[in-house]
Amino acid sequence: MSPARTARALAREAITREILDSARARLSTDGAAALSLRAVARDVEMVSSAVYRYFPSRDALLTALLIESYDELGTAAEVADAGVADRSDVTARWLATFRAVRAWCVAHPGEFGLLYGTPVPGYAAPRDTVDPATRVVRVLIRIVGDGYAAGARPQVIPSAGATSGVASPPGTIAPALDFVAGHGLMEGAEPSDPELPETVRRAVMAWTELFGVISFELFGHQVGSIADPEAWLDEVALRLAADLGIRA
Amino acid sequence: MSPARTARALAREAITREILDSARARLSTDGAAALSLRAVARDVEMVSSAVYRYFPSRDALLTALLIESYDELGTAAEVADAGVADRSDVTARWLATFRAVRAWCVAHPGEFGLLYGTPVPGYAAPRDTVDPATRVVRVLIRIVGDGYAAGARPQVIPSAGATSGVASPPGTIAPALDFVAGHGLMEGAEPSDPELPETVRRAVMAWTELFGVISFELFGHQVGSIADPEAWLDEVALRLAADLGIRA
DNA sequence: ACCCTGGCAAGAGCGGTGCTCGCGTTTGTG
DNA sequence: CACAAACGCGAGCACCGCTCTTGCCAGGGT
Repeated sequence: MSPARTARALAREAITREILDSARARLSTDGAAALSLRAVARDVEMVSSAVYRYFPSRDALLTALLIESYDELGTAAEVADAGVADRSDVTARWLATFRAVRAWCVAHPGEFGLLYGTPVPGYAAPRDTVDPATRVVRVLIRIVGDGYAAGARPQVIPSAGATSGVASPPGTIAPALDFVAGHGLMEGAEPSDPELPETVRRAVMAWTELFGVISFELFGHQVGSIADPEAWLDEVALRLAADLGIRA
Repeated sequence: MSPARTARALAREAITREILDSARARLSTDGAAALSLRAVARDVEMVSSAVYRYFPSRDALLTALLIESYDELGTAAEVADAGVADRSDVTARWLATFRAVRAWCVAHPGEFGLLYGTPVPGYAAPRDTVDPATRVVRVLIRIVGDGYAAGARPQVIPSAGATSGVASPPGTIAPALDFVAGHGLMEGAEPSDPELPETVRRAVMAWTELFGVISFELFGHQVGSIADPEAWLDEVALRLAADLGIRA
């Protein structure tokens, strides 16, 4: 049954948890790049070398933090969307998701910096992190898809080459389309479906704007310009929904 | 009337330049947070303590890099906008500005990380940096303002409280409006002008999206989803212009 | 009930960091 | 010409991530 039956395994689990919590606390104060394994060791009252029994390197600890944080954020987005009873009210689902994502990021600025800030030099995130990292945008794609499936349409659909041949070649976001199809998002829609690219492009743009807003807020680019970040995000969410055409 | 007549002052200027260049080169490889004064000292073949004759601290060096980079980026944006001969072709000015900003950021990923990535822990940017930092968004505000002044209008103007009282209170971006008025952007428009808030709000949103796209590209959040970042930015720029209503 | 294997903490050591201080030298100026 | 300011150097302090070796002690096989 439970693989953690012995006292030894139980203690190991508890200490691992303690190390992760201390490391996440350190993220907020020192930043991801300066995450100090020694500082974490002091926090949990162990000698620095002892921590290496639990995480073979600082990079391994970073990876664990990365996956755990991406999962928390993704869960927050999914829970927020699922919490709207009226599934046809895409605007409410949209706003709830935006608010939940911002709320998590504001509550965990250190983790946000790790996820969406400057990459830690010398550290490359392993493949295990890309799936948790896409959970938020998947929620957005689903909401936009539901809205479009219900008949909503963007106000403006830029036609290819509308302005002197500057439109993107069709292959620009092809990998994203394959990803969406491969994950079974937007069931019934095939990669060749002309609706799919528009849905994905709009959702990816909104995803970018969402994290741009949060990034500017948390990284201090709004000081002196945005007085109320929370209200500003609401407004951005609603304007995006209107531009997307999914606003009720 | 060069103030650097003596050989000593000339040498000081040259060495200062050399230090700054080495530091900026290090930004791309090691990241801003790990910028090592000793490492740049080795690059310029000086003893670490000698560098302190030119920059009193690592933070001072960081500030110099910040201001220099913000100014370069701002100049790139201004030059790109000014380079469009037909001033009434706001779409061309818009696209040129977007492309120039991305081009600079892609060419200087280290500096971009310093400007828009995770803040360096323990370092707070002084006031001198906020004016250079706003040069890009000022260009965007001007273009949107020109477009609206010429009669263009957003397709959708969300009316306050259109969706169950979620609209932002009017004071949300009040500081930004004061800033625009104080800098004499959009001449003729007063803070009470109902056109001004819409212009600024749209420009700030576009500014956020622009840096969100670049941030995702440079920080590795597009791997596996966006095949052609350059084409993607073009598309985003044009879609934003269309949503803004300034597209020709 | 024994003993031995393996998880664990401790500590020394290596090379790196920001920064300070005292030294001798070079350079511009009164 | 002599004095003072600016300059480069090297040692040194306290910290960092990480490696390696040493010794302790609990668990499980016989």
